[in-house]
Amino acid sequence: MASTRKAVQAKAVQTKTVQSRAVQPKEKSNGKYAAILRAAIKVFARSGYFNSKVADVAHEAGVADGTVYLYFKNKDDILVSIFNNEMEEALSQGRAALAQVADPAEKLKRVVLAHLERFSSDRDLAVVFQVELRGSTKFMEQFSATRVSDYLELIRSVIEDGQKRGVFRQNVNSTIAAKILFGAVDEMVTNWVLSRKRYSLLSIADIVVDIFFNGVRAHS
Amino acid sequence: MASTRKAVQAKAVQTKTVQSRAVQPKEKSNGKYAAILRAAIKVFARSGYFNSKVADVAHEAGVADGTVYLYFKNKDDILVSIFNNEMEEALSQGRAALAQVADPAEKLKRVVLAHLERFSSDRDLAVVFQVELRGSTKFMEQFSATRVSDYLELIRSVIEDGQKRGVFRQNVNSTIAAKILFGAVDEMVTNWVLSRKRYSLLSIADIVVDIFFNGVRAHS
Amino acid sequence: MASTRKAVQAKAVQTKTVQSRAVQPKEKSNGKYAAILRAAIKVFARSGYFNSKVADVAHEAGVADGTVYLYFKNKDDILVSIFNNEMEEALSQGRAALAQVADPAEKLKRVVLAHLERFSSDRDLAVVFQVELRGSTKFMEQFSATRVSDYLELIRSVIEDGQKRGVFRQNVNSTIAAKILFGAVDEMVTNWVLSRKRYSLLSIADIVVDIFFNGVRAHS
Amino acid sequence: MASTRKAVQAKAVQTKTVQSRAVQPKEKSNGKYAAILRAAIKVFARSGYFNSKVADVAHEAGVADGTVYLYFKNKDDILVSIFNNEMEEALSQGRAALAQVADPAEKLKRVVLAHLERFSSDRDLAVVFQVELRGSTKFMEQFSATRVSDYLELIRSVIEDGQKRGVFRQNVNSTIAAKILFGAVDEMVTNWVLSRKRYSLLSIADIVVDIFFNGVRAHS
DNA sequence: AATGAATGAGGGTTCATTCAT
DNA sequence: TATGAATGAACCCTCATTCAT
Repeated sequence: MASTRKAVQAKAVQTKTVQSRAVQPKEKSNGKYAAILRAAIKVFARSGYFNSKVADVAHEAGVADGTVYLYFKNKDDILVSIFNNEMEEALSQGRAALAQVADPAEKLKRVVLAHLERFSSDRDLAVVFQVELRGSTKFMEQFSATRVSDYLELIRSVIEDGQKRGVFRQNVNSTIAAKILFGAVDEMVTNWVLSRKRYSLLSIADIVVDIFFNGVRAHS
Repeated sequence: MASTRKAVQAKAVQTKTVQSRAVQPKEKSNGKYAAILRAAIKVFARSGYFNSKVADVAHEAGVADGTVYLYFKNKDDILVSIFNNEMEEALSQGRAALAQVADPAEKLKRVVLAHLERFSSDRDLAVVFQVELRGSTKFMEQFSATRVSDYLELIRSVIEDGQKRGVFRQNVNSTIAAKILFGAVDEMVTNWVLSRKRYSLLSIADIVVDIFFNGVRAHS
Repeated sequence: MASTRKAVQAKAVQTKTVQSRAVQPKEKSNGKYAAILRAAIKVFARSGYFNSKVADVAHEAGVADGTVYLYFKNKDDILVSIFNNEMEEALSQGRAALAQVADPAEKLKRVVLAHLERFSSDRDLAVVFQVELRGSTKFMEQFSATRVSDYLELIRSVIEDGQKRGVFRQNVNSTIAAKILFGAVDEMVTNWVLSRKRYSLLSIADIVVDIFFNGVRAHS
Repeated sequence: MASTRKAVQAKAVQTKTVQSRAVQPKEKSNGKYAAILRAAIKVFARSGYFNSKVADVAHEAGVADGTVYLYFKNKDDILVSIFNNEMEEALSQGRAALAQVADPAEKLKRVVLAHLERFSSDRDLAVVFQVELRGSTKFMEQFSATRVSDYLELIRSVIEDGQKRGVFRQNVNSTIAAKILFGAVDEMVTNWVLSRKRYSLLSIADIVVDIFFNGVRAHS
């Protein structure tokens, strides 16, 4: 255990040295900030947010309990930071990805794929997003009102664009359609997270998009 | 001590069985068990499960703190009971409703409508289901593995039936399709719960079903 | 240790039974309220307020940690309560005592004597009053503005009365004179508390009063 | 570790000795030792000793947290140093002042005046002396046994001298008389510190001395 | 069955102190 | 000397649960 700690610390120190710590003493670029965030995702995923102790996170990150409070205001702030950081990255990556294609249908496909890929490659993160972040109206309202709205709007605007281009039906409410797609994808992730079976999350993307595009009704 | 607990549990079970709650689902008229359950939904919706004290629930129900433990094993058991009771009722009502119509499309429409109606008429219950019950992997896994599976299976079997009858496309995975519909409806409720605006949840049913059936793609 | 506790608890229970607990569930008459207060005086006197843990007080009182919070809002409230209760009693006893004599000089003598007697018979209380209650501007301002003012006013009014009767000089500011007497007596107690020697505090009363009345100047 | 500590202490002592603080008692111009001391008085007066953080003091002094420990053994040591330095200065100044007059009555007057002047010109210092330094038996006993004793003895010896010269009554205990005078003056300062009103502390000197000399009794 | 006073384990957070630079 | 990031021990208070009545 002691050796693990030393190793982690050594890594942190290296990072710190490289990054000219004085400039951003409490910023994300600092090794410990990221280390605590990663540790928190792991610990929260394992034990749940409310059952996790700050001490657990600190231990997992290889820092002292008090160090957590040099980088985060309080326990809540850790959870909020996980959300904000990931959403920020997801949104910017998502926007960049969308810029590469023109077809609205293809754009939606990429959004769905990126969404599933992100969580598929980090189950702990998925658990935190699908479960831990949902358990509090306080969090939910806050998130729902900001980043999630941005995400939904991103999808909605693609749909709207598709409607203008004649790719999508005019007579569907783009806002609700966006929620439906999000809800569908979200449920895929939740199911995947909670399932004992370890199936491929990515392989579901096509199916979801297919149904969202074409519906389930048979055409005579 | 352990024996005491067991005794209490046995008692609680008997009480529950005897009272046939389904008859008067929201009234405290059928005893303190129901009163505590209703109080808990109200209190949990207001303050969140983790922030609510058992004493708050007891006060809201008009009973002493200790009385809660005559009907429930512990605080968790209250939340679990809310879920189980509501799901049980929802499932049985749902099955009854489905028996009245034959058309799979119409059946799905009714399922969606019933889902939205249930929460639409009880915002507190919606908050508990969409938020409070989601915040714990422990709960989630438990629920996901039982009642939610039954619910998803209900939907899936209707879809499968529709496929056999040629109403729905053969080349869609009925399991995933069921999750998509559930995810979409679930997201509608969550959005409604978290939204400041008080729009009609029911009016969304048709739109959701339309997109699920026909997709968003324009047909040339 | 366990036996001590049991004994204390048994006593508390008896007291409780006698006093019809339902009437004043959290009032002073309750045995535990008084027990905690006594324990706090002892513990605070021994270790100092800031160095004392609530757990120490609870242990000394023979109750659980949490029980303290059934009777006091927080740790501060214990200290404030010690002060208020003692001052209240001191003031009412003092007023009663003063009513028995008419001569202002005799009245002042009795005030001084009562003051010294109170602390003389309870060294722990004296320590708390002379030391622990003084270490915080927050407390000091609060106390100074209320009970201590009452006490000073009590003395001042006696002096004023004495001036009207011609017993005391007209040309002294009664307010300042009152503070001087109080300051003198207060210093006696503080010295006594801090002194290693265990001399009689009461025997000082006459000397203080003598100097206050007659001054130290020699008369030719 | 212990040796490090000793080294630090030795260093601090040297610094103190070299800097001859008496010359510039309130300026930080003579080094960080004095700057930290001044800062501590300000911070302790504002927030109270126990509520003040070492970091606050360091910040106020314009030095890093760790620097404080180059000049003071620990937090307590800061408070003790404030007391010792001020008392040392007060005593030496007091003794010097007394040497200028011969009349014992005049001497006492000057002592009282000097006492009030010192605090009158530095409210923060007054707060620390009247409040912050009193909140701990540990401090109190220590102080009471040393510097305060010296101060009381200074007063007592003047009184005794006055008795020998026939200025003061023979039949008063000079030790107690000294405490009375000190207690009276001390109470004046405390009242002044805690009072919302900003009256002149100096103007009280004459009144106190008058009563101490002549008493309050009217002479027929 | 019902009560509610009592329990006591548990944890987020603070902050005096250290030490590598 | 000086720095300030890091440490980790310490503690107040909450609240789920119990149990004597």
